[in-house]
Amino acid sequence: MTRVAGRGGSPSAPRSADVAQLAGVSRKTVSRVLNNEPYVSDDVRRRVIEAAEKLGYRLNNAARALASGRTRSIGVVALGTAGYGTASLLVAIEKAVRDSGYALRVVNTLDGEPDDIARAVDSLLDQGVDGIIVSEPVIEGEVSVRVDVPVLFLGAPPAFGGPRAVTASVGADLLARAATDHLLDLGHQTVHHLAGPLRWYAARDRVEGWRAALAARGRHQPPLVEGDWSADSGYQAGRKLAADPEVTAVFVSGDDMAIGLIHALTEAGRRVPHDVSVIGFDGNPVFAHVTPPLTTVRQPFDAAAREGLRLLVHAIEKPDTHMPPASDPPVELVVRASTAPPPSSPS
Amino acid sequence: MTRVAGRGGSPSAPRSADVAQLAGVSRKTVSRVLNNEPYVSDDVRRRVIEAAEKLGYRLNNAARALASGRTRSIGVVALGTAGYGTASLLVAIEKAVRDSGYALRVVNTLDGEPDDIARAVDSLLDQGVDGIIVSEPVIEGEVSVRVDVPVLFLGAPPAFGGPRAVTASVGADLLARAATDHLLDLGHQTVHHLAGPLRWYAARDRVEGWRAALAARGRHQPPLVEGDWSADSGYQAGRKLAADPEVTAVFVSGDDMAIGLIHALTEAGRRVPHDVSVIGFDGNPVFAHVTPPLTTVRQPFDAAAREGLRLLVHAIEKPDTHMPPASDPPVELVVRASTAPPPSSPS
DNA sequence: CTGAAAGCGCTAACAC
DNA sequence: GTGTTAGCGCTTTCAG
Repeated sequence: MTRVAGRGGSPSAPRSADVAQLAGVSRKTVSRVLNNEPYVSDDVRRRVIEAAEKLGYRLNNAARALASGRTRSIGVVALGTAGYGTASLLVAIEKAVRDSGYALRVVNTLDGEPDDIARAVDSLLDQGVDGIIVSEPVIEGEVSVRVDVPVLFLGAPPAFGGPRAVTASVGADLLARAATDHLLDLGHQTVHHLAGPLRWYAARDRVEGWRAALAARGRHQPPLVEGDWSADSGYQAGRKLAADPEVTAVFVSGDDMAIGLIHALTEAGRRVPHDVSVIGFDGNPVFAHVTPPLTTVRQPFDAAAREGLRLLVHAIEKPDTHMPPASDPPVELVVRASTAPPPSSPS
Repeated sequence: MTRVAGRGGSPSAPRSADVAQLAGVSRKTVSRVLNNEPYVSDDVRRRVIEAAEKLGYRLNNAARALASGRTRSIGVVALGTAGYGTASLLVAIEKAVRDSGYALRVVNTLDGEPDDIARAVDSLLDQGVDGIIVSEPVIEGEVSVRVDVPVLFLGAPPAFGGPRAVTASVGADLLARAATDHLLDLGHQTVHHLAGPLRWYAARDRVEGWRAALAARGRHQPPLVEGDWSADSGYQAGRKLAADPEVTAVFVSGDDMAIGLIHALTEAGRRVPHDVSVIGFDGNPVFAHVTPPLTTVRQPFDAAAREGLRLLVHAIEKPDTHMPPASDPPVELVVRASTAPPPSSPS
């Protein structure tokens, strides 16, 4: 009862022994109740919970982690850019992690380079996490860290990553295909593509989807243009594309780039969508209010995060059992006014 | 040497005793070296570091936290919306936290309501953090959690929060004032304001700045309009404002809302900036590429986060010493093309 | 400058 | 159903 401050922590924070004493049980029983373990009588359970509440007891996570070998936390390596896509994905991940009963630790990388990712993973490992999510992996190089916890690669192929790696699709290829098909359905002979940096899996997946859509109808595949996700890079690309009269439809790998592209096109006298149709990628709602309102495909951030987390948690908690692979997330096309039939079309 | 797997963790992860043995020193000395404590000879230091590297030794954070009473981590309560502003702030916070040598734990709230914040703070406390950052506090209600670690309120007045609360300004009032002054300097008789939800401190601070700018020149203060940060709400507000011929200049409390507002204005036949000038708030670079390119003020996310963290870390590490309050972050006006002199002005 | 002993608060294994 | 015992791997205190 007359306990003075612990060596480091706040003065006289109650310990499980205090709860045990007040409830008239052993410490282990307190532990059982607080961990929702079976084989505790309802009466005892109630008493323990009441005692804990009365004391304002809070389980000490460090002690728990030390004793159990599990931190109950998951680390995410995110991209330190505040774009709508990456930010939405992080929000979705946070929710999925929290819903799974884990705590979330975040480390950002500047540009997702393998070295950066390795550093981030390393720092997560230092902190002690039960699992890691790499939210935007890049394709080049190898992440050179020995990892002994499961790692979820969101949107990367299974080949990438070491042992205990799991992957979940964000459905980028399907989304890209739907976007391209939308343009083709409108009557365009072919569709140009402004991609993200090809070092990114996200960018590559979308290129794949675009290629697949074109190939499925036997259409010509124009050379692709590469941007860096920014609106500025979209603008630069747009200036080039505007000079080519063959261009009547462009699928752009991100809403921001699409806005930059439209800017350049308009500036060059090519009206959108009258002369050139443009479809974006992400689904940022603000672009319903620009001129012209941007047609786009909405990324299923929540579904992808939830599904990925299901896999990761499974890998953490039941490493030996098998888990069916994730189903593809839904495709959602948001048709607004930046796409239309081609100019010469008998619409 | 023949140690089998610890009870929980990965098989035979090296412990400090292993490093100590290899380096021929005591465990305490290993601890000293790894914590950069003084009073270790360079020779010993080198030997320990080499041994640690050779073994791939990683300090066990749970044990360290348990023994020291410090987790070396900081928790942030963020807003679970993927807007440019909140996302940028989170990125800035992550960097500042990492640079300070702490790990970052994130809990999002849906809308920043006091209850939500209380829940989030509680979960952070459960996890065990040395300090907490509430990144977007709302004004109503009281956060009803007993907190025994320092809390940083970004952009909230000192009055808010319990003991050990520190606050840092994001300079919202100054920014708002600069935005309003810009419009006034252009020759507008007065400036209307589309605010964010007034439950937010962020929204209120901007209102203050707007009022102050108007008052300083003895201008009429039109009634303010309240949005919810979304472009849609900006559009709704714009439909109302468009009907009022007195409106020639609007300061909008967020870029997205400004885009929605411009949309509505344009739709109603009021040209921007010819008939009505609009200035946003945030500094999202994508809006340099819309029509018209949006004039805005850039929020100093990095400076605010850095400054706030300096204060928080100080409160954590040297609770008894005084720390000078933060200086105001810089004001950066980004003049593009959505603002111009008023229609009747003899420009 | 370095080491020995003690203990942080919890959970795992096993006994009852 | 419940209690006992023994650590998890580190830092702290204090002695040299």
